[in-house]
Amino acid sequence: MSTNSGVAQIFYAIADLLDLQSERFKPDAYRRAARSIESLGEDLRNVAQRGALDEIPGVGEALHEKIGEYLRDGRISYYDKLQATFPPGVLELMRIPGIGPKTTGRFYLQLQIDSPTALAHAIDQGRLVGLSGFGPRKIEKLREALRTAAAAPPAARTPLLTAWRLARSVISELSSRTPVQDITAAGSLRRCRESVGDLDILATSARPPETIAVFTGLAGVRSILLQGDTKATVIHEPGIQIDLRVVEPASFGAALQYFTGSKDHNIHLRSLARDLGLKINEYGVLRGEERVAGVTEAEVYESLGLAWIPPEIRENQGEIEAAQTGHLPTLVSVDQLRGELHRHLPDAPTAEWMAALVTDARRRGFQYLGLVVPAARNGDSLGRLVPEVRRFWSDAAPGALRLRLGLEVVLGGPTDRYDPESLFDYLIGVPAPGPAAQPPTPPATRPPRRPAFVGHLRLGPAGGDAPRESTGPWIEWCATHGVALELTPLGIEDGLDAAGARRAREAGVGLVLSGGLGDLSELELSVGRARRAWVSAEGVLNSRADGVGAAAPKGPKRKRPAPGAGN
DNA sequence: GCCGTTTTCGGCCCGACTGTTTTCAGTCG
Repeated sequence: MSTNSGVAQIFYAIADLLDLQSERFKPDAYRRAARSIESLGEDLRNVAQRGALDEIPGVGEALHEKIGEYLRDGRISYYDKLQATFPPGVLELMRIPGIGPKTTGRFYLQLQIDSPTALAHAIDQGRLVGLSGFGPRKIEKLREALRTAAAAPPAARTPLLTAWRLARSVISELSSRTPVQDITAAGSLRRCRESVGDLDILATSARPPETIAVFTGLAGVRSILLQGDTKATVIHEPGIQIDLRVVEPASFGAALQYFTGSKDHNIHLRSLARDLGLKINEYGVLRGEERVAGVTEAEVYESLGLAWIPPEIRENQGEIEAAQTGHLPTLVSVDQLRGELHRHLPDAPTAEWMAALVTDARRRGFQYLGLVVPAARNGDSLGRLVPEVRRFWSDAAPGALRLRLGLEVVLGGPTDRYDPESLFDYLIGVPAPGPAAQPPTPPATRPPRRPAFVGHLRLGPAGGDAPRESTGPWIEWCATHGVALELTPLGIEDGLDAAGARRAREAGVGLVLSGGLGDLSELELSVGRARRAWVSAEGVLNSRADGVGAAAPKGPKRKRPAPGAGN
């Protein structure tokens, strides 16, 4: 676990414990700070070294001190003290869906119930009967929730790519089977976080109840948690929670803004609104009774005197101030990509495969497509493959679309001696096999050509956050050698995550945005990660007309700017 | 516990849904 997640986890736990003590505002303060720290994109140790802990939104004097203690001692004594006031099972009790701090507190204080197991026993013994606020239905719900929690431990967050594919299929089902007008994913999926807790889908519909009913009846729905006229929540295979909300067209923009978050971004916006005598909710921006905005998101921001803020950077990390002063960055967008540079050739490519790919690439207005093979295929096989690929390519009638051929070489390994000059347009460096891949030291044994970029970094599991100490050496190596780094739909499992992309940008390292194994539409996720990192088209190799090749990527900056600079 | 270009004290986002209520509390996002 990284330092940042370590501190965030403790702050969340402190918040829960304070909730149990019926503290009114501290729990939210701890959670706000925890969320801030999680989305920081920089190691707390670095922040502390720069003396900038106070600049983290939600961290004041007291939390500054506690973070310092954690960095120094690896623990926070305030947390240890709080923990001692409740048996450990009590916190588990509070994590059961439907049981909040109030209920947990009553169970513990009135009935000495101190764990989920103890609660199950109490229900069996009928000890909840007669407790005010606990009728038969509620007791049955508790029993059910305990069973579910025991059977399936709390769902882990879902990696972005998995969530994105599921959202796409649900949206397509609802669009074809119910009278929806607008429908889109909101929440952390729209913000392109590395992992998604649950899916938020937002729609307008001519007949909302019908759309809700089709949704809760979808084939993959495992259970329905709640179902009303305008919203429903289900658990969908393989255990992902999906929320659907149906709103009026007049409120669609306000609802999209509201449900996209982040929470801290929204809280900041609402306090701006209050200062302007306005009120924001999911139905619109209101001045008294009058609705002054709500149809589009842009309108909502405009009513607060702000330019529209791209969803990927709505983290309350300075984007609102940037929008106020007209300093929002122009982020790279999917339609600025001129091509893809890392599309693997299948073992036995066919004319049909090539034709489909060319059609897809042309539809996207691409100017080039980089087809790639690993150098592990020996020279003879490459010698036969390449002419065949070129033949399929011209048969597919690519028009203005140019073919580029890339060769994957293992950095520091024997294959980077291979001379591909005659067959390939560029090299992709990949780390030697192994889990904790490190850049080659000393730097590669003079490859025939410098790789254009480094791909297939495997720094952690999808949806996780990479230990920052494993990303750092790669960014430095790439900065030193003038080599770019890759982002893919898989995130940290196969390239940089958004936090890594941000550090790469700050170090002057170029980025390559790739589509992975799925169809080209999945490029959207690599673009989204780059946008989260405040990257503009200039920092992206495949937004340039030449892509890679003749024009080498810009060399490293001599001095690494302070993190946070250049925003 | 944080925060402030009306504030260093007095605020702290807001609504849907549920189960239990006869007007609401708790939970959730």
